[in-house]
Amino acid sequence: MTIADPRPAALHATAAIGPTDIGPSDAGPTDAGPTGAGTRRAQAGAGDPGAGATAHERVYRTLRARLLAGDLAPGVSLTIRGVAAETGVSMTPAREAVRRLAAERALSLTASGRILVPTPDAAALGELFEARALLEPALAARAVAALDRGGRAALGARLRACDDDLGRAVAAGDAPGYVRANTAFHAALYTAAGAPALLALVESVWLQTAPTMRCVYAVIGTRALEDHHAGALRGLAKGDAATVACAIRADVAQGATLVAELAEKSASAPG
Amino acid sequence: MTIADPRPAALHATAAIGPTDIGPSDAGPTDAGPTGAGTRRAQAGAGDPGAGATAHERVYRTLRARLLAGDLAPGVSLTIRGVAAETGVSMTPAREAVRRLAAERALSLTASGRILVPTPDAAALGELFEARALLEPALAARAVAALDRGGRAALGARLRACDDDLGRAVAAGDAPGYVRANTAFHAALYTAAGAPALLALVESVWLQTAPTMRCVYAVIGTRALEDHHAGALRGLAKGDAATVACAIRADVAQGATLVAELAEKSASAPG
DNA sequence: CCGCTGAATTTGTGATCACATAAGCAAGCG
DNA sequence: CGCTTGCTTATGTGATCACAAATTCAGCGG
Repeated sequence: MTIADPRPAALHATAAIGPTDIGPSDAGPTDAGPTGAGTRRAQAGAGDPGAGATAHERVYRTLRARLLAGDLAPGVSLTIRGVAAETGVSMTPAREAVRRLAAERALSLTASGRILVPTPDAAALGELFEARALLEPALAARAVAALDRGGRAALGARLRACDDDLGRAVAAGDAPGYVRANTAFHAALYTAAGAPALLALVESVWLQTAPTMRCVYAVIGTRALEDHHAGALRGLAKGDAATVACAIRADVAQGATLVAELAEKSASAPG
Repeated sequence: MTIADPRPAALHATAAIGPTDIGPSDAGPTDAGPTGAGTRRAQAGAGDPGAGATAHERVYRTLRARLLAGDLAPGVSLTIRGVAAETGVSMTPAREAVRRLAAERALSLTASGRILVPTPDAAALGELFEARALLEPALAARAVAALDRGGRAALGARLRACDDDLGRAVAAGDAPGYVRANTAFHAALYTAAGAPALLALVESVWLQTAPTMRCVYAVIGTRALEDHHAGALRGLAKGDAATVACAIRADVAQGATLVAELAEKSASAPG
């Protein structure tokens, strides 16, 4: 499978949202009120994580999570009615969620309005990784600077936990798990920076690269990689922002290399 | 007037979209078909710039342009029905446009869903300018690298034209004109880089800083500023990417300084 | 067997409506 | 006179519907 040839078959239309259960767990949310318009903020009480928000927010988060997890491969097409049906809402909130993702470039719209997961080419991926290489070290440095000794220790513990998950995922050849753990590591570090505007920028980039990264790790997967996370952890323990920033830069650069490798490979054997 | 005290009075509700005429120029587009639903992609033929798209796209562009021009001050509130009425569309596309801008952090939503132009604090502005300082030099360098001698000359001419507009605006004390010309200068330079993903990131940041910048220039306005644009032009002429990148970095840093100054001032004299 | 033309279906778009909640405001009470 | 309480209005949310354009596919001709 190459980057350009994802198409997980059988779901190119209405792109089954359901593999990993995300809905309100019980059978049909629609049966709560087929025509009873104002079921606003309903069906919240249950254990659904992040279900307390509006319908379009729930749909947005669902789609976003699936995108970040690499659950939706590049090139897959979605339909508004499809996501609406899968998430148990009407077309309006589904459309808003899709458009929002499109605004963040996490989904792309064809000229005729069809929705699909973008397939960034090598140039686009280069831009995206350059953005990551520029922004993420700054965020990492801010995190180190923002924390006192105790905060750094706590963060270090959390980061180590992510890194352990990551190691387990690599050992098990679990590509989605790898992506998830890696994302969690970076997210935890950058969230500690307390810089929401910068974080939003970075997350927007992640959203664009995630589907491709899933393919990358699905191929590279088990290969041993230099562990820049460990370097970042050491720098964090010492409170050395520059070291952490460098490690993160190297980590991003490594990701860029992997992607470039795979892009080259898929270019030589297209389709 | 401080950053925190914009409130252009009389338009805090339904925030009159109309000062600078943006609509379909003739009186009422709604009379084209009050209930005749499918007037899709209608009323395009006229001279309306960028009117060939869908309704929500038109609304989005309108709002975006007004935001970028600093036409909407921080803290101003908008309503979906208001923008719908002003742009002659129904609530649905107006809502989508608003939500899209909110997704880009160009508008913010209160907990209860009310829409307002965000009022970034000093910390947020710091983040935003750091992002600019990191991304824009890279984009500028890419532009220089992407162009051959002829391309650089053509771009230089275009940039000089923007810079002349900018000079005229400063001389006339025309703050909106200044913002517009400055934006045009940077946009022209970065567009030449041929890096749409990076450009989108930067534009997202501009959208967030623009309302504040308008206030900044309204206050600083006529003050003589070091002209980093000239430095960038010289570097461009020589094909020296590093020089251009440095000039842009200095330009952004200058903007950050102005904002910080004003933020400090408004902090000492709040409300 | 392949390419083309027509209809049928799918799909996005936008308008309208009902409803729940939040904001605004007035009158009454302490 | 200030605060609270109640109602009225404004506003966002989401469902449904009608329509147009694109896609798909079957049938036909070469």
